Amino acid sequence: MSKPTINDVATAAGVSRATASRALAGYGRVSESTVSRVQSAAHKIGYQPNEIARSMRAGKTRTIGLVIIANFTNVFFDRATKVIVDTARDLGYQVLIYNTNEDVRLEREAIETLTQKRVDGLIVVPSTDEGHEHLIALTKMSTPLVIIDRQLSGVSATTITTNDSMSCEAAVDEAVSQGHQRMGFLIATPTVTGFQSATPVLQNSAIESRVRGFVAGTSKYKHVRAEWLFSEESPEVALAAVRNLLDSENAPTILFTSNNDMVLAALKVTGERGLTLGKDISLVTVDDSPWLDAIVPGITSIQRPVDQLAELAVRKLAEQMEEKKFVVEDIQLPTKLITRGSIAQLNE
Amino acid sequence: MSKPTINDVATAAGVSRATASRALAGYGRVSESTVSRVQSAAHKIGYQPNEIARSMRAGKTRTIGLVIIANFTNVFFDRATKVIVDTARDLGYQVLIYNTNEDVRLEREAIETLTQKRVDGLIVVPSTDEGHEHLIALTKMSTPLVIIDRQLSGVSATTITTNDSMSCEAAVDEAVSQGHQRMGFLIATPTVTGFQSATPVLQNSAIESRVRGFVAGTSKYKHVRAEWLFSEESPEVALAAVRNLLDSENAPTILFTSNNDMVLAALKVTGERGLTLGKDISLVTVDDSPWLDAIVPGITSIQRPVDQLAELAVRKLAEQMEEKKFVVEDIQLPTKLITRGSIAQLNE
DNA sequence: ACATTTTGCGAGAACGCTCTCGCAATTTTC
DNA sequence: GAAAATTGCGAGAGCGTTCTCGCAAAATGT
Repeated sequence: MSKPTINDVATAAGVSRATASRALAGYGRVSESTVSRVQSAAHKIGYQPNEIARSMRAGKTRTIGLVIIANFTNVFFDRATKVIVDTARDLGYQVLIYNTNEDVRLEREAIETLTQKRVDGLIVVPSTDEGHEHLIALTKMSTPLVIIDRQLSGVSATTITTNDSMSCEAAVDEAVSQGHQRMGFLIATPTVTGFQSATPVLQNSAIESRVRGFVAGTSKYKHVRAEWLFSEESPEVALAAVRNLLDSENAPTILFTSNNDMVLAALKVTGERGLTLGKDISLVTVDDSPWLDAIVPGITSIQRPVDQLAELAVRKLAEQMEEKKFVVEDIQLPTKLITRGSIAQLNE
Repeated sequence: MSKPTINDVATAAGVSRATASRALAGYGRVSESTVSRVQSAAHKIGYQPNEIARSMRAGKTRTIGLVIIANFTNVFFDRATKVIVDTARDLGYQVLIYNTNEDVRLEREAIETLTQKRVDGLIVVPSTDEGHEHLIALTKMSTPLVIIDRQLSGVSATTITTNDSMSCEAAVDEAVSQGHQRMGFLIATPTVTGFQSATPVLQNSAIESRVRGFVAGTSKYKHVRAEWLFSEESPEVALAAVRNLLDSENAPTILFTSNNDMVLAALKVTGERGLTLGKDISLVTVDDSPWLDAIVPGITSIQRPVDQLAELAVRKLAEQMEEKKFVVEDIQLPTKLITRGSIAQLNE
């Protein structure tokens, strides 16, 4: 009735369990004739090795846990997930995925569940900047861990992030060179759904890095006036915020948005107002996405090396898992400003 | 050194392993005093139950396998993944994810690996229409299985798809009512990377359903001329195909695209040609996406109930896994035509 | 022909857990 | 106060592997 075990293979082949195991795995000493006898017996009865039992015995599961944020439209994480899964497969690992919606409680739950399922290692996109004892606990137990997308103070684990500030500053430079002086920055601040009440500012290092870049850019130019807008990641709130900004007197001539959700909000509102992109209003966003290139005019964006980041995360994790050596690294991958037609030329 | 086991808890609490187990799980007969003693001991030494051992013993893993296609921009599958993961979590299951890139070989590998990891059930997006013995084998072994997005002939498993033809036909009706007579249909046909050489037509039921709807629509009207274009899902090929189509004499006034990749290709080319969407050229696509609504004009699209489909898939699977009863169902969820501004009004 | 090495294979333990069973101690019953 | 029932707990088996160890048979050496 149930799945055949290696015992069934053994009796079918007329050998002991130990011999069957050897014959199939091809390690110790078995005669060629028994090997083929066992193999055909295994094939015949449809034997599928029980990986759970193997994991039990071996103390390893060849499974890694992925704790990530699969929110709405954020291509970055979806793409990262794909690449992580594929790279892991290539390296012989499977991926147990867990979705925290920027919710620390879910993150804690994820870590706990995955730990209990005895994953060999974890790739985590941490949700907020505080309360990461559970991650620290992981490192204490020397569980292989790679943190991606956001830096965490106090957690000594390999961290891979993208250097957003670099390109953000470059984007401001570009805008200035096109004659823009009034700039609006639409920054998404993830709402904390955990215990502490939502604190309004900069929840994670990714956003912080972008803001830092924008600030570095604008502060270089005396005549540039920057308008900051920190908005929850809910569509309605973002929309209202952008409407407000565009309706103010001396409204910005260019908008910088911090992620895909915000650029959608910005686009929606400029559309409502009948503004033509790249002429009446300019736009730059972070995180490249195929549709940014398909529409007219294309939207200038800051491209983060998702694939590279994701693959690197898995490889670094694999190193930790296999060699048991702990080099805590802090890797920052460069970003790139992809110029398309969404920045209007204001110089006469 | 290694993780504490229940034996460690037992000795720390001064009881036997059996009692410790009972105290923690709260089943048999244990005195209250020992329960609290064991609990505090467990907490003190940081005991984390080993789910592998539990799975081994129980013969269940509370893990489901997800075999899906995580290709480029197809929001549908990404969104489905998220909802599946979340729903599974709510029901107490974790998700092992495997990505086949429309590659039957990877699909086979996925099924095998996941079976060996003894997942309790599987949700599968099958890659092509032929060679699905591995899925049939699953049903033979009565492994809980839910197939989503595509129907498969010969596999008797619960299947959940969306009724695309319905809305596709409605979309054609809408186009006709706006005065369109020359229509172009851009159908993506996934390239088969497996053994058999790429056969040029309709690899799966999802696409087939869309084509059927379009055909049903166009054939109702004598004066409507339909131009069909079957293109590989590679960007370059798609682009070239669309260019060809638009450059032909009597080029279509409206394009219908079968998925996100194709609508991007269509947009790109109409952009190159300087055609204004909703005026010089019209466009309708399948699978709704936030950006379709954000740009000007919005792109009319056929919305498939992803969330509903994904959640239903998990629930149906859970039923199978828990009640061990096998009702083979064939569920088709309705789609919806979301009208935005991308269909030009040609009637004077 | 006998001593030694090699070969092939089986017995059995261990991984960490749960659960059945049995037994002593306690409590209840009449 | 003796019989019966109940309670609390430990011993041990088993889930499916792998791997060490030992032993007989075969092959090799002198």
